[in-house]
Amino acid sequence: MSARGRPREFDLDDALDRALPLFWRDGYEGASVNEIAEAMGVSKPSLYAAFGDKEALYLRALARYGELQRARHADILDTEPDARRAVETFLLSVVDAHTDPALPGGCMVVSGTSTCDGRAVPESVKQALCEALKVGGTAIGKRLERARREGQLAKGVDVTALATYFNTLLAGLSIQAKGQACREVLRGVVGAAMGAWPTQR
Amino acid sequence: MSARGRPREFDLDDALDRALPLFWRDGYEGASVNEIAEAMGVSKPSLYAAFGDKEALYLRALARYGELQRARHADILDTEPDARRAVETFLLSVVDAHTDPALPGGCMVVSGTSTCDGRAVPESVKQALCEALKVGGTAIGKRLERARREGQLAKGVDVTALATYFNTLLAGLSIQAKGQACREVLRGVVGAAMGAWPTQR
DNA sequence: TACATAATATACCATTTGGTACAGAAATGA
DNA sequence: TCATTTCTGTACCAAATGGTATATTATGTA
Repeated sequence: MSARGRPREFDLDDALDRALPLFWRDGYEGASVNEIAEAMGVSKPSLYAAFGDKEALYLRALARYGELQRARHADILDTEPDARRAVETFLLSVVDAHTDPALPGGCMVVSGTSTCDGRAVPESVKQALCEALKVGGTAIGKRLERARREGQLAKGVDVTALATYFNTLLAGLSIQAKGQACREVLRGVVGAAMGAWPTQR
Repeated sequence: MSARGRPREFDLDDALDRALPLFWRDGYEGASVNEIAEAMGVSKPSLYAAFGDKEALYLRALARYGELQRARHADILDTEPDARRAVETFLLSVVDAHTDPALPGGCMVVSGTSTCDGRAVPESVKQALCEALKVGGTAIGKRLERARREGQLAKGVDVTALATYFNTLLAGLSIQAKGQACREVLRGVVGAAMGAWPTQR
């Protein structure tokens, strides 16, 4: 029942996890297949046999990145019962991730979006990035709708606009993290940003 | 009194203005010297003789970009007497620029910062981008300090944090513009973001 | 006119890019 | 055992990268 020919000598998911930080840090064009293969500890033909081409590899790495982010931040929004605190804690959690010295700085999606107009960037990558750029906003939007149902937000509040606002702020925080802003400063930004939470009146 | 040898057959500033949108759209690594020379209508050796190398050319283009942005948006902050309206109008003006179909999308500095970790990006470029990333914040910060002097902001307000907040939002708006967000949506984001303006009490 | 200076165009350089041809090696099924 | 299948490493490909050697052309100065 196992595969027919010679078995692969490396783990696919493991290899993907080694490719991820390179795409994360350097973007689609900036990360070269040679260095990725080296980071994987795998020869280039093996890489191509396993993943297809650079485009497919990037898309898988991007999907993997999404999983990791969801695993790290998703339940914060759901767990905290107070909506405002939930959003603020979520933003602070992302700030911590963006400034984690053990990770490439900032958000892979935000960094990738900045260079998705490049000549060598396939259309599929561009579209995937544009889609991924919205997931934070939809996650926050769902939490805001729940808050409105639970009476924590006034009925007149434009939930979509507010969610897009927070998502836009997240993108800005990623850029600031890339631009060497330190964690405390970004925490202060989150504090100021929460001032935009609609007042209950 | 004129130059000694054969005169240059193209205008330096004009050539720079033709290089600018390429660096703006594709970043330092993404824009190739070949296509820049072609856009300039100039042979590559002439380009190198005039500007030195890619690094020097990018730094000049970045400085030129700064001039253009200042010329386009700077006096908005000073002209409008009401500080809150001044900042909001400023943000909206930048949104218009980021979504101007006649220009590359977003902000050159923000886009450049996303890729400044690339191997081929010189340290000088990285530093210049990190510096340039702050200018919006300092401009807003000065306006906020004036507002506090004029009693439009409470004395207790952390002006620096608030300015950094608005600057972070600007970076996020640039990313959203690159990610195909339309102008109306970004205007809505600005509206929501202004909710963070400190209440006078 | 002649020299020095500087810009020009062609043609080239080494290096790196994404991607692959090919031959050998390791597994399964018969 | 033997053929089939599939992975692995070496060595390579054409194209593009940033940058330049060289020879020529156009100017100002003497």
